[in-house]
Amino acid sequence: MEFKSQQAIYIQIADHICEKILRNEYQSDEKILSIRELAIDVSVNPNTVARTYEYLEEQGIIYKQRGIGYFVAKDAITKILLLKKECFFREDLPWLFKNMRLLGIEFSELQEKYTRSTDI
Amino acid sequence: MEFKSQQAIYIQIADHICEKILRNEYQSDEKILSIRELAIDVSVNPNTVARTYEYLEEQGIIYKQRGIGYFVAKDAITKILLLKKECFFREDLPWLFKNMRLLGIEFSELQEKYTRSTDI
Amino acid sequence: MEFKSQQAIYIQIADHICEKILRNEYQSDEKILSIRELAIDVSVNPNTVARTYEYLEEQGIIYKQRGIGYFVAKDAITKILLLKKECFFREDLPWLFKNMRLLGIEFSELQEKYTRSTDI
Amino acid sequence: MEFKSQQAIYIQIADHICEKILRNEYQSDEKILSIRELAIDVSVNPNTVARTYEYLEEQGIIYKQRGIGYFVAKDAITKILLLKKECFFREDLPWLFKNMRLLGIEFSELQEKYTRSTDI
DNA sequence: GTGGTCTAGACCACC
DNA sequence: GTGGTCTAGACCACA
Repeated sequence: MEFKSQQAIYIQIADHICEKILRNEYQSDEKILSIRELAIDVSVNPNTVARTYEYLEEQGIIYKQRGIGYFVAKDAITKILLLKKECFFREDLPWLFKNMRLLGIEFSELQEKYTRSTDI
Repeated sequence: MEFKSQQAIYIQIADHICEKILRNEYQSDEKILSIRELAIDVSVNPNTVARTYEYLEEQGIIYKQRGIGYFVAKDAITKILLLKKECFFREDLPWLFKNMRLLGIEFSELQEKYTRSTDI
Repeated sequence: MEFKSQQAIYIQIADHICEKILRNEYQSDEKILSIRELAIDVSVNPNTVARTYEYLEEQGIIYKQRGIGYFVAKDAITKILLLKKECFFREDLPWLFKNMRLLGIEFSELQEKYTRSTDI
Repeated sequence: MEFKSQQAIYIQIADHICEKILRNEYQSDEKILSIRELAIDVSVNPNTVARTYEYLEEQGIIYKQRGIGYFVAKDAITKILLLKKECFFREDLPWLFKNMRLLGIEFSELQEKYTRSTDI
């Protein structure tokens, strides 16, 4: 796994897990990798993964069972969508539109790029 | 001037100056506020503004004259647009599209929000 | 470490590090002293070393890993040589030759001094 | 007149005057431009030229007559040569040689550049 | 532990 | 007046 330097690694790992959940690669109540396993998997310090799990747990996306591990919450997808959409419409979109106007980018240009982009 | 806590203040000041230039509130070769003046103006430490100016100078957006002050570079607008557009199309847009698909947001919804938004 | 008063300390520290790299005292991807360690080592304020590292990072000579430290870039030697040679041939040498002619110094005199000098 | 940003303008002006003297464009006891004239000539603040003249006077290269102006000292050429040569052999050459060895530049390369350079 | 940022205040060279 | 540099010390996020 490659990390951008501009964003905290623990956040990037969290996003990665959220995307997996959204793509149904994890089922509800499915056990996810242990902190140590994931740490080795993505080559970071276990503390960093612990931080990720703590962060996801705060948001109710995963839950832990002491001595066993971390599990995907039942309504994880709902919660992720709620959180991300809220942020998307409140922060990301206004910022996007402001930049478009400042940079003189037409909406039609956006549409063209969108239809052409197929990577998910 | 209000600052968000998530981003470095010196960057926010730099962005603010760039936006002013893009809006033609500064002419080419026009002298901008001195470090101390701007520091008082936005209520930060002069060192912080110095960091902003140093940062903008690196990018060729402003230049300095010894003992006189900082000035807007001739092709400042061009440079800002180049930098911001490059980042916009390389990073911001792909990220936007990826999120839209993950969150199940239709493009038509985007268009609606755009036409309704008028803040610049 | 002794500093000349005429040049910024953070630049002198940077030059010192570059020379170490050129002399192969540092390997590629080797971790260099932390900001605080080097600050104590050369008896300056940590901020000054931070400035040095930031300066070297801009030039691609070192890179950083969040929360871990700074490391020597893979092609650090190449980059240093490129930067220094470019400056040497573009600025230093013409200035040298101009001065020699102005001061009436023969090239043979230069050669004699060179062969006699052994300090590196 | 064009100025490099890296060196103080008053020093660059002083060097320029010294070179003129070395090229015999000024005679002994010849009056040089007044502070205001030269300031207009090279487009700088008169204070800066005043600083230049003060600097040259300290070194005995020019002298002033109150109310009349500044004049080239009798032994100006001798003094300039003395100062510059001393600096050249004590500071510039050792620094040059050190850099050559660090950068792996052969002396023969220097010789070639020298014979080819004809600009004075 | 690491680096990043900010403040406060100082001194300097330069214009 | 201008910017440049340095110190001291603080707080923060991150690994």
